[in-house]
Amino acid sequence: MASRTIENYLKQLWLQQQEARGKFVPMGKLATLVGVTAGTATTMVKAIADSGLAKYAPRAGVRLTRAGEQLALHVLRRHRLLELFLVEILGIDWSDAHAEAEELEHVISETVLERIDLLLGHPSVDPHGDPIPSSAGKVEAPELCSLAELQKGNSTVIVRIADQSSEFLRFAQASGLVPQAAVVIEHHNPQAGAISARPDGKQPVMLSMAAAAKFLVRPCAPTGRRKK
Amino acid sequence: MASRTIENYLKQLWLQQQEARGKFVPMGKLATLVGVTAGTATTMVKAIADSGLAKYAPRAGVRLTRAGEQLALHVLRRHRLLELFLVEILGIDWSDAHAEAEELEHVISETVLERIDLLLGHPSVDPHGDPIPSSAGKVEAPELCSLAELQKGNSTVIVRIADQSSEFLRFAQASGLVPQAAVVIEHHNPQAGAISARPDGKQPVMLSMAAAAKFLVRPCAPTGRRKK
DNA sequence: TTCTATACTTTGACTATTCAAAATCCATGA
DNA sequence: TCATGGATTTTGAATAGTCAAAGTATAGAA
Repeated sequence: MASRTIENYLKQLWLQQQEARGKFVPMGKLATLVGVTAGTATTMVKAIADSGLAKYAPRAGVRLTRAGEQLALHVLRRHRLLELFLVEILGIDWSDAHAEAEELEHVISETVLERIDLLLGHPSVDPHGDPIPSSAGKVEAPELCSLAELQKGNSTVIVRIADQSSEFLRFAQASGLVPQAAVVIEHHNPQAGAISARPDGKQPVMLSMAAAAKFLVRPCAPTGRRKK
Repeated sequence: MASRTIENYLKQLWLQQQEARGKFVPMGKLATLVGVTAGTATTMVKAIADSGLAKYAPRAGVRLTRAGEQLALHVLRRHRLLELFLVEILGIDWSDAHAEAEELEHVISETVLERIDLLLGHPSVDPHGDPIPSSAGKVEAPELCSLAELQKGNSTVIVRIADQSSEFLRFAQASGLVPQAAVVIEHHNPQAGAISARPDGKQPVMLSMAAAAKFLVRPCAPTGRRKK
């Protein structure tokens, strides 16, 4: 079994590969994601590559092999099921669940995990709307667009939040910008680099384009319009 | 914070000290409990003693300081609450809960632990009847006697099982000798070194004195007798 | 008192993971 | 073509925990 250190490297690698499909992840990037120095990342990656979980190209970066991806997805499954469990069953704060799950994901047994999965009714997404890989290591990754891509007057539903930091999640929750929430774009000013979004039944929220891009929504290009 | 390794040493030390109150725990004993060689135990104990959590007397053994006891009790609280949680909430098998909790006890946060405590209704004993230390690090340790000390015809109630091994627990469960179960001593033969105990509504079970000693009961010396 | 079995301690070595700092590579712009 | 700067790799060293094997202490037996 992979050590918890290696599990972390694999998980971060997988997440990063989603951003830039198929590309090699540069060492510096991986190092900051895992929270170690670049030298450490190089050493570990070489070891991981030796065990067949990744392909390492010096000065180019790393990429997971199929075996590495599978392992990463198992870790991610544990992580996301735990997050949902912590929020739903234990009532842990949404913004803290990520950090808690980060620890638990490396020690939870398969037995306990399947119990949790059962208790939650075999859920397909975690509290941030991120898909939970199946126990066979499959994830469905629907194409989504973000709040930043919508026009004034568009209405949509948030399905996913692409930032796990507790500060951002606290802000999102306080604003009412949570998964399942319906929102309307009230203003859209590309020149100013900001939009204003109004969650159903809440005050409008100002968002920079960078912040807006973290809210993934559906439908992407709404056909049904609604008066603003 | 103490590492998970040190937490394990402290926990085993505390448990062992309960057996022989106040005495120093010999190195060999500690080593087997923790599952390392004697040399390793000596090295670790010296480090633990240096950090003020235990007193180490070369060739005599170790004893926890007050600070060490407190830390040990916090670990034990985590362990026992987790065991109960695994059994009650997740439906994990009684006999497996111990091993699962063994891992989780070192990574669970205070926040999650208090949630679990709340969810379980601030329980006072774990699934084996072992008392759960309070968050302030207090345990009440009632004087109990064992099935081995009772006479033929005595009836009593099992309150605690002093063996965490899953084999023994599986046997106990299969026989009906679980906490809260009422039992009657049907035969008692010190010469043969065995007794026969009948759990309410079950078949009588043969027990060696060693096995019988693992079932702690109340009342100790029943005043109310009952026909056999 | 002396010997010895047994438990305990010491020593040297190994693995996994990490960092800091020095060395190296390489795309870029002059 | 050549010097640079930034990213990357290498190197040397440190920490935590572990084992095997060699050395040591001591309670009893003789």
